[in-house]
Amino acid sequence: MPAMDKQPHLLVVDDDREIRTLISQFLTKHGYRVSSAKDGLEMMKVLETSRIDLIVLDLMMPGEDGLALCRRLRAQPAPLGGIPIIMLTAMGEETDRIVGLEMGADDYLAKPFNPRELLARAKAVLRRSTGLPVGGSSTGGGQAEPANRGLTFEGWRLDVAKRELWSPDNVLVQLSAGEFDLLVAFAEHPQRVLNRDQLLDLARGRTAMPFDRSVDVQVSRLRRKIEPDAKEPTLIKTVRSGGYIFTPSVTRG
Amino acid sequence: MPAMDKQPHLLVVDDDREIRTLISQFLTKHGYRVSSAKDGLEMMKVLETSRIDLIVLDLMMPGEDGLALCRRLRAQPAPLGGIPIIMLTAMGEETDRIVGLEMGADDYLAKPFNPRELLARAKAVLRRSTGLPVGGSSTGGGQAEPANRGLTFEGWRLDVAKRELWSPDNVLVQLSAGEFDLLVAFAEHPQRVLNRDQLLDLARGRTAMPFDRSVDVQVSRLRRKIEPDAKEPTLIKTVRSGGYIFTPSVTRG
DNA sequence: CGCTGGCTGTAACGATCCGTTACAACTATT
DNA sequence: AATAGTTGTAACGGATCGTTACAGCCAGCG
Repeated sequence: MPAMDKQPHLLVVDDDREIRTLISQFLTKHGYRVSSAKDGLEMMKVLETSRIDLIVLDLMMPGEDGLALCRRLRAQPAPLGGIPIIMLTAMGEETDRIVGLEMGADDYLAKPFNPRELLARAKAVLRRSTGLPVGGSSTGGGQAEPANRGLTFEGWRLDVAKRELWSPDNVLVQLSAGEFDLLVAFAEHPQRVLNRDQLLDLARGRTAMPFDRSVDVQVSRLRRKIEPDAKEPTLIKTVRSGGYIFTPSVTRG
Repeated sequence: MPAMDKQPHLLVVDDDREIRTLISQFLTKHGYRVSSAKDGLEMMKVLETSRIDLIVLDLMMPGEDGLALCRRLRAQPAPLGGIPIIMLTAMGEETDRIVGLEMGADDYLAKPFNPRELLARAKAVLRRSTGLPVGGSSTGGGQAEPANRGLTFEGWRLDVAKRELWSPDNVLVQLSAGEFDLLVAFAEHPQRVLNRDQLLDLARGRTAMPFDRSVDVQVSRLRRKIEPDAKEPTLIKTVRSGGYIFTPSVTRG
């Protein structure tokens, strides 16, 4: 198998539960992994613990509407700010489109819409964002995002672009691809308990099977390389029946 | 033309009224003067009465399409023939892009596109066209292509036009055609994981067969020529189960 | 025509990585 | 202390990757 594309993880944000499940089921049936959220709060919650590839966002919502959410998202640093967005608009509103696109959405769709249409747009946007944009990412617009450069914690430096980890005494530490992805997942969500499902999603883009212990083993291997004393972990702590927590405070750049 | 402190005047040519007004309003909102035309006839009318700085031209149009218009424009004498053109193409048409650029377009953009992207391209093209002495560059002779100039990274210089690679200590490195194309693919998409399908598509224009390992071998051969230590790659890193990533930051020109 | 040399795809082998399993150690509850 | 649930890690084996070897292809040339 050359490169098994892990199926993209979409997030549907709509206040109408019916529409939400309708879209979710349809997209799931077509091979995507789908989460959903009923408002901005839920959306942020999901975004904080899952690696989302595309957001389908309703424009009109009570409370903070899609436009505001879109704007807020785009203001976020690299991992979040770059997520492609398809905006769902009430039909016929020409200005919606303009404003929506201006806000940084990658595409829009007028309600009511044909699900197949959504599927096609999603495919197109994903293709552009992960496939072959000429310069940078689809919406990131300009050049290399400085926020993507690296993460530092407790003297360690994690260069995400170069996929390198430098120890406090400036030694390049060899990590396997899996160990590196896991550490990035941790460092991008510090000081919060992450369960095994979330870690698997963030680091591998897959969901856990029953009796899946792979995270534990990978954590063990990672600890051996970055913990001063693997018997007494200080960076990655175990939370019994909860998962793991990355304790240092992390700064970007 | 001396420096113009006036707002640049753009011309949008598209048969779809909706798209036309969408683009026009967006560009207007960002400080440009915008005219629009629904076909070649209208376009010519505008060109005869306004000094247009940049044309945004749809490729697919009923009647005389964008390609033909582009060719005809380029054949015009100095004032008209030199106007920069950004071509809008239906997405996914790799050949459109090539043909479009070959026809003398200065840049292209795949539909559906993010207006911000168009804005960025427009700015870039305008900067180039007003910065350089416009002169009487002929159609094919104009280099125009943004990526054609060259790419530099970590002291290396990749001259795409001459198909030459110069090492940091200014030695011409011999690459085979395949190695060169692969390196260009990498350098045009730095700091992002590219899987084998994408690399094959970008460098060879074909899709992967099952058990296709040709990319691996080509990467290996390329590493031997550009990595200081092929055992410890720093430029082209492997991402297990993901593909490869080109780590340096690349600058054009 | 065949010979030659360069390029590229495929096969094969060894090395590394990682998911799984098994079991020991640990924790909380009774 | 006994028990059940949870976690850490060694070990095994399948999957993935780097590299070499080799064969097919093509262009140039005699």
